[in-house]
Amino acid sequence: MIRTHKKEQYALRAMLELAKKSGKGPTKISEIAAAQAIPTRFLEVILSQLKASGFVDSKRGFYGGYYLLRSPDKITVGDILRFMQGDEDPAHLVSCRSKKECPFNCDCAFVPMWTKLNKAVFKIYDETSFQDLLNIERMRH
Amino acid sequence: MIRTHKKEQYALRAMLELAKKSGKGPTKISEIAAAQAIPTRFLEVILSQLKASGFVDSKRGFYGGYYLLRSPDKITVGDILRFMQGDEDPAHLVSCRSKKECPFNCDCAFVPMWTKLNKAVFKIYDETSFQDLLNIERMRH
DNA sequence: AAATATCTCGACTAAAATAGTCGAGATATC
DNA sequence: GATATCTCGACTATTTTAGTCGAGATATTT
Repeated sequence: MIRTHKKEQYALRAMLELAKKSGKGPTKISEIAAAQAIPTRFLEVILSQLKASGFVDSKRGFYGGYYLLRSPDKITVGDILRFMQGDEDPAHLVSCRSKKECPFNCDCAFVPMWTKLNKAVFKIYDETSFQDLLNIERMRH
Repeated sequence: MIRTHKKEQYALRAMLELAKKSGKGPTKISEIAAAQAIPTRFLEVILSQLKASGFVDSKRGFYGGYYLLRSPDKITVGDILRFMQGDEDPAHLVSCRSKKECPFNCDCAFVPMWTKLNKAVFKIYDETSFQDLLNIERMRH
């Protein structure tokens, strides 16, 4: 009913992998792909998109790869998902995407519910930093 | 990123329409379709699916149509969405749908977040009855 | 009983979104 | 200069969602 796309999950997992290597220089796409079970060439697309977010940067050549531009506690899941979703109206992320499409001009009995939902969902996303995720992973293993 | 499908929205809107007519005998598919701007033949499919939920029933013939089997305050959005989504694992509605698909066997750092998300989302769905929606609509007009 | 209105059922098609691939070029290091 | 890596844009494949259709069953009216 409601689900995240693979592309978004790959983006999150790639960021987690970069968070793990944070401060250790660039990580190659191929390494990230292997570690996180992501199709390499698809990951190329995703990471090069993510550069525009300002959270990661890259370097070419022999010791090239991707790396974070901020520490993992300064980047949240919300940051990444908001960015990955691009140009859609950020006020209508869950349903009733645009007034044009909606036969009721987004003015129906369901609107308050969708609004609440959006807030609840993004509250959770925004409260989850990649440092939090790293901590969870460390606690488990 | 996260959004409900049209089919689910149609199902909710159809239920809202039936809630409006609750206690007034069956409502025809064509009427519901017109009132809620839903393609008629698609709505046929949706309503006949919804019969299996136990919340609505139907009658054929001249005075036929669909009607609710409970009062609108006894049916929630959660009831309908949970049903419409069918056979998927209800514990993994948002992400990491099945352990088979997940390369990490649904045991990764993100799981707690997805779990929280599910709970938050369904809390809202389950707290919204069709009576609530009717009340909202009446307040507005 | 015949005519008509409505739901019913399953298969079918169309459209859109997502997922993934590819080749050739740019840049950095050895 | 050779090699490893990211870069860019276009391309294709796959899956999911959305929507349609015709023929049959049932209920009401006349």
